[in-house]
Amino acid sequence: MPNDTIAEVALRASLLLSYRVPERLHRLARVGQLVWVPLRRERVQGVIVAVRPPQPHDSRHELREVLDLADPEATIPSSGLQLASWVAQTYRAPLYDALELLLPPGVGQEAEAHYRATAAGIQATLGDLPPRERAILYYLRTHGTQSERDLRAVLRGSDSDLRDAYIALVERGLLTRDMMLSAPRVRPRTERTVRLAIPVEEVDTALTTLARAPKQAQVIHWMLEQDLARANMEEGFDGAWTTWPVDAIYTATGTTATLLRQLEERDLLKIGQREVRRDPLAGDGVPPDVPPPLTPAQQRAYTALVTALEERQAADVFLLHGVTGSGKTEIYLRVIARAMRLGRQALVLVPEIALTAQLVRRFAARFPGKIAVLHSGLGIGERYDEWRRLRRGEARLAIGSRSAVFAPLPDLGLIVVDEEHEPTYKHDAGPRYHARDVAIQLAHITKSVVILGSATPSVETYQATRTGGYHLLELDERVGGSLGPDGLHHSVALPLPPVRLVDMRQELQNGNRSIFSHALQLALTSTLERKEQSILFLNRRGAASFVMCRDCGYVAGCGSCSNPLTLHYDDQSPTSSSLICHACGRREAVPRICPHCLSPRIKDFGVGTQRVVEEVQHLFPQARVLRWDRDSVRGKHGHSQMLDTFLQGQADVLVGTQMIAKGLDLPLVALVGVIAADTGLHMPDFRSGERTFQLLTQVAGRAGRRSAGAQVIFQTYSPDHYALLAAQEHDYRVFFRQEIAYRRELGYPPFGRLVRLIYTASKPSICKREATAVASKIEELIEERDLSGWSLIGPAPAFFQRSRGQWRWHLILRIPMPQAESSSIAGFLDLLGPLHGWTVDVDPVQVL
DNA sequence: AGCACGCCGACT
DNA sequence: GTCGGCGTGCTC
Repeated sequence: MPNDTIAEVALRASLLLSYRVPERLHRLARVGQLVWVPLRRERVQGVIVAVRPPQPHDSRHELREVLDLADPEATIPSSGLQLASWVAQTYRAPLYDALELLLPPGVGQEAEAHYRATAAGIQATLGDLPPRERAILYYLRTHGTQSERDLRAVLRGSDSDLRDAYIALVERGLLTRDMMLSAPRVRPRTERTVRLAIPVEEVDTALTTLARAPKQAQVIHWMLEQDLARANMEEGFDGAWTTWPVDAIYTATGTTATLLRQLEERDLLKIGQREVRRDPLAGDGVPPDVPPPLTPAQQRAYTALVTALEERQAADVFLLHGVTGSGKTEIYLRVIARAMRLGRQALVLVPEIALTAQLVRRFAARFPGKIAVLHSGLGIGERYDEWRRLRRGEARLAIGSRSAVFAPLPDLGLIVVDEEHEPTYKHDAGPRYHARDVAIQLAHITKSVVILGSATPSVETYQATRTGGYHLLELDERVGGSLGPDGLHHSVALPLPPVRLVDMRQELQNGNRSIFSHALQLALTSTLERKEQSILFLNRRGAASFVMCRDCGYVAGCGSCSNPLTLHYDDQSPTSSSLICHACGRREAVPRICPHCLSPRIKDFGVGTQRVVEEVQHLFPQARVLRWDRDSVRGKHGHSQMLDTFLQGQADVLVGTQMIAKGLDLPLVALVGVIAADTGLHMPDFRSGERTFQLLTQVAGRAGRRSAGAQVIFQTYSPDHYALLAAQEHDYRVFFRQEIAYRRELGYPPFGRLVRLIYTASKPSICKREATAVASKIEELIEERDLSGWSLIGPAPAFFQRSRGQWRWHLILRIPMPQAESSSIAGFLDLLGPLHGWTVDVDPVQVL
């Protein structure tokens, strides 16, 4: 075996195994290639991470062979391999799981067990078998070979019971079990096409042969006419006939497939196939737009970014800190245009595409035909096509949610992370990566420029502009673009709207028990009178927060979660209502009497968006109210319909949850009211102050985006909290100074890194036992290795202690910054050994 | 002695 | 992740 090559292949579950590469695959089996390999009795996918000549120690055991390449398109470039290994190390995920993020959508496949009845099985007497085995055998007799997944869908019983039954049947010789591949989930979409196959000079002869076939002649005539028309318009005919999708011919000429086939037999037509793209933006028809002039502040930021882009010495990270409405998007657009002129591709990450449709449309308008959109809302086929357009370099701009950071961009030069502070950038399953941090790492690998954009940057990012080498670009003023009397665009600075804090304790003392303070009622009245729009913001869906018995204090809770149930009105029949668990979706009837003490004095407390709507309708019967939350948005286009309704002035008051806080450009809003500004402020999470400040600043920023005179009201029970006071002044720096002092004092990010370990089990006692055991092991290790400054919080039940019947306990490991490199964290966790049943979250975004 | 169950380590 | 080996502990 001197000619042999050995491939190191990364497989599921942290396996890194060596396989021989057979002769026929030598040329194709490169590093980064997705391959099929044998693993015990299975056939599984893996990624080649190294190719090397054989070494003496290989011969100690017989190496098995790489079976085949999976999709040859599924090759991860070297930059991708570097990125994947960084993700695997930083977030402590198996390498293969990180590599999978970089594969084309839909290629990851597993061979699945398939069962078939044997000849003996077909003849066997069903009555002799236990019921479950009887059902399985009967089904397979009547339906032939079935996959385990298909069987699971039609048969009753738990997976393990079914498994036992299959094994028993196979042992009895009544079934066979084979590992087979399910059909690949995606492939390029193709359409059938037709093209004339007649040389130009023979057209007349050809037509005469069709004298007795009028329908066929009609088709040929139609196609000829179209090409003639085209030739006239384009001044000259290049001799190539147009290739038509068959559908176009069917609709235009009313012909059929049979007729086209007859024409092909006469060699007058050529029927073919071509790949077509599934276009997620199809039907959105956006007119190309004209870039507005930049303000001096925008111009300064633009110049700094472009300079970095042109130098391309190393990665450069910029924080573009611009108040809401200061024109950050226009800067992105300009810098992207420049990157494209330099032959580079750009990547734009946005928090959530559904809520950012407006932004995507602006990009599509500026760069028609050059965009690829990537997010989880796309069909897998659409995603696959977009992926391929980027990989081939056809699309020059990728825009998408967090997973788009792994898109194939061979010419990457610029990355934009819009609203970089958004928690949605953190992935919450598999490798728990933070897309913003991955983007920065990707920039280091590809020497790209990164723009982190936000009106309310995360504390970590802002601190990095002071001590971490990020460049800070600031836009302190709103752009109020307006058309001057000379018909030209003028940029006028707009003031940020004044914010009033209303102390709700005071309101109660003054005898106002309404959910609206006096000030908010007045403001709503005058805004409605002026025919302007208002937004009322409340971070809770439903009607009321919970239902409680006034006599014994019983609170209706979810049977499988630790949440109280929330009261919801039924949207179809407003008089009826039910209780819903916001964690698991369980729905229950509203109790008439307390199930605990049988008192009838059981009623709802607190407010939700539905109650706010009800209240507005009660106080202002003439107002048109629109509710925008997860319950009122239906379907794929729900968000944009909602937005259009409001933008077209078909509603006066918009009541919504945080969905409406995020980056929407609502030009006519003159009043923003926050019903309860302190929701979430007192959560046991080190980011609760930051969250509250960000949310309030963003919500306040929805007001007065085109004209002065707008106002904002925060209703609160904590009017002295620094997060509220800073949001009131729209003053990020004031907030930052206080927040950073608190973080420094407690050693929280950015002064330390956190690793959160979560254990989930069906019983709290198991959680406690396991959490306590791991905690003492960690304490021992910290002491033993003399890791000064390392500390452990917990073991303790998580804030959301119980969810869907599962209990959760957690530990939080806090590591002081200079020592907190990913390698030392990984090293420490390795010492702990395998953490079975634990979820490890490095750099958690929230710890609830 | 015979068997169920759960833990542990290997998988190339 | 999944499988098989092996030890523990319970039952016949």
